[in-house]
Amino acid sequence: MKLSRKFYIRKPLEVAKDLINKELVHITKQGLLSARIVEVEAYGGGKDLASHGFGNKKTERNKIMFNKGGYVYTYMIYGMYYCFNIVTYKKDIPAAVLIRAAEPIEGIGIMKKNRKIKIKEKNFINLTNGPGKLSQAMGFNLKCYGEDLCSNRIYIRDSDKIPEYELGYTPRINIDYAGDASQYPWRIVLKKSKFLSKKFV
DNA sequence: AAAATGATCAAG
DNA sequence: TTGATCATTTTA
Repeated sequence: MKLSRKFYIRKPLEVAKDLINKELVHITKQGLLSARIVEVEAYGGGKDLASHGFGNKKTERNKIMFNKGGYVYTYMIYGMYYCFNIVTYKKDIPAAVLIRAAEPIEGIGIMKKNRKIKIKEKNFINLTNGPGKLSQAMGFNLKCYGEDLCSNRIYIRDSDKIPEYELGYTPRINIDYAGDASQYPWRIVLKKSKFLSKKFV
């Protein structure tokens, strides 16, 4: 069943951990797409220099982060990819979880078509093993900005909670500019997954 | 190793 | 108004 508002109105790190192994669903024109989340990163908490909400500065891009939890935050990165985030925590406190990788479940044919490159048997993990790839496969873009995860176009299906020993914690990827925050262990992965953007060591 | 590529933001 | 930046991916 579908996760409710209550799930999202918690601190980003808690939501992030609980998102592992849940099923992200996108109902598109082409059909239903879904994938099991295996890698996430938490952002937020005032002191987090890596967060788009650092210093509580609200801008055109990040304003959705100031909503209560349970909304979609998408943005363009490097001119050609989108990152898909889930807003968490209370109103007026910017926080979000970046979904970095997932294992395709439903709509795999459509996902392959959505990706710009050829996905063969050999590089199948390449379909969704990174934030830009995942967004491309799942059809996430700026049109999804602000979408309510408690409605029915984009949502998350509950699943059994994964035992703590299955989870791995590492620093977040590509935020070297963030000083101390670049070392926070706020990237969370399902260790055994083949679809991680970087293998857990 | 390095190019590709454009929305966003802060400075002016 | 503009120049620098960027929570990445691909190809080589």
